Amino acid sequence: MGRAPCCDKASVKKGPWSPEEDAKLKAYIEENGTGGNWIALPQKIGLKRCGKSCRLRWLNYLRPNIKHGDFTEEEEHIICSLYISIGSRWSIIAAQLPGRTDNDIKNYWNTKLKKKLLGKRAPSRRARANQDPYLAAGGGNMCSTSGGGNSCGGAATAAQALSASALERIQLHMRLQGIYGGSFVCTNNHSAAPAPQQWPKLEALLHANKQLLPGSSLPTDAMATTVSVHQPQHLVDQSLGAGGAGEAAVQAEQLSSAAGADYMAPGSFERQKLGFYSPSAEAETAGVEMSSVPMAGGYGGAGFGPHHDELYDFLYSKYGPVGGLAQGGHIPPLPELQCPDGAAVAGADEKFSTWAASCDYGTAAGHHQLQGNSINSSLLHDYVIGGYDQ
DNA sequence: AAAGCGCACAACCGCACGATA
DNA sequence: TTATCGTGCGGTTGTGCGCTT
Repeated sequence: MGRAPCCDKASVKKGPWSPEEDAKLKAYIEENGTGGNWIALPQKIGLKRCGKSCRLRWLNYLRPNIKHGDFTEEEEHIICSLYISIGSRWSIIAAQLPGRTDNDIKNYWNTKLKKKLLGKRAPSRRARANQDPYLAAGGGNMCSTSGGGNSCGGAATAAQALSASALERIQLHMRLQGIYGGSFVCTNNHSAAPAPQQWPKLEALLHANKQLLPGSSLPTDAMATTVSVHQPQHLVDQSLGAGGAGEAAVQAEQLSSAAGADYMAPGSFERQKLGFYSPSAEAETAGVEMSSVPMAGGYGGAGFGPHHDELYDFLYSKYGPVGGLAQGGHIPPLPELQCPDGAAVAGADEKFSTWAASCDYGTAAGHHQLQGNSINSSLLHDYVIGGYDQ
């Protein structure tokens, strides 16, 4: 049963607000408040608008002390830091910037800041309509149809979107490190309190604003990162061994209990999506999962962790099986992954043109790192994307 | 000059969630 | 317990303007 619409769409006006409408709404709210009921408000003041539309207009434009116009550097920094840490939770980010609305910040990010910091051009809507064939086909070989299945289509899209966002955040972090200097390596502790150390710069900010953030705990990637991941039949078969669906199901069951993953029928499954800075317990979980399930293209063995997990999902969703050359894996060019500290090596603009034999999850003195290195062996140089301490 | 394109901003849409009857 | 309602949120779309070809 669908829910009733919030208003009669046929009789409400849509589109830009006129100055008269603005004046009516503003005058009424300033005098009477919203009355706690936005839906009823337009009728009260004789506006042919949906209540939601009134609310949005008030919050984003008419409300007192709304700032419009250019963002300051400090505001940009706060937006970047929070975006790296919590992603597109615009309302939370907006709460840290007095006078700015989530809509404003979202627009600013999408149209300016992202390009400025990541050097990307947001795809135009015309371009979007004629998207990357991989995406247009449902995420490479991830899924070929829409809807229907429990995790096909929408879930694959969601996973891809999340991974793309995750990569964007990796890139942003790398870029910021390049700008601000400092160590690439961040640590995280298992215990929830005190608040785990987060990305450099951000931590101080979060501590400073801790009391302003909603809820008692800081939002982190480790929270709210369960997503559906769809994998094609061949990969699931490959991953779970040659025993076919029956054996795969048994193995999946075992893996499920061992790794906390909720495997579903071959073709799609759900599992814990580990964040960039998962606590070590989650990393251990990832270790079990990753070491137990040989990756397509031959990646396997112990030692993979949440970063690899995240990156692998992204690479897989975009390019299909990813693996080392030795394992016959497909090595995609990744021009968007740019070396952040290029100055440290010859050829300042060196890129991660491959992850072959380089995207790995290493351990040194109890410190786990996801690192990549250049394919140019003469300039072999590790770039640590992130890490955590055990 | 005109069409195409990119950009920025405002507004809309649909979903999730909590409150409540 | 369940259906409904109101609100908040994030993603997406509409639209106008200026620039480029």
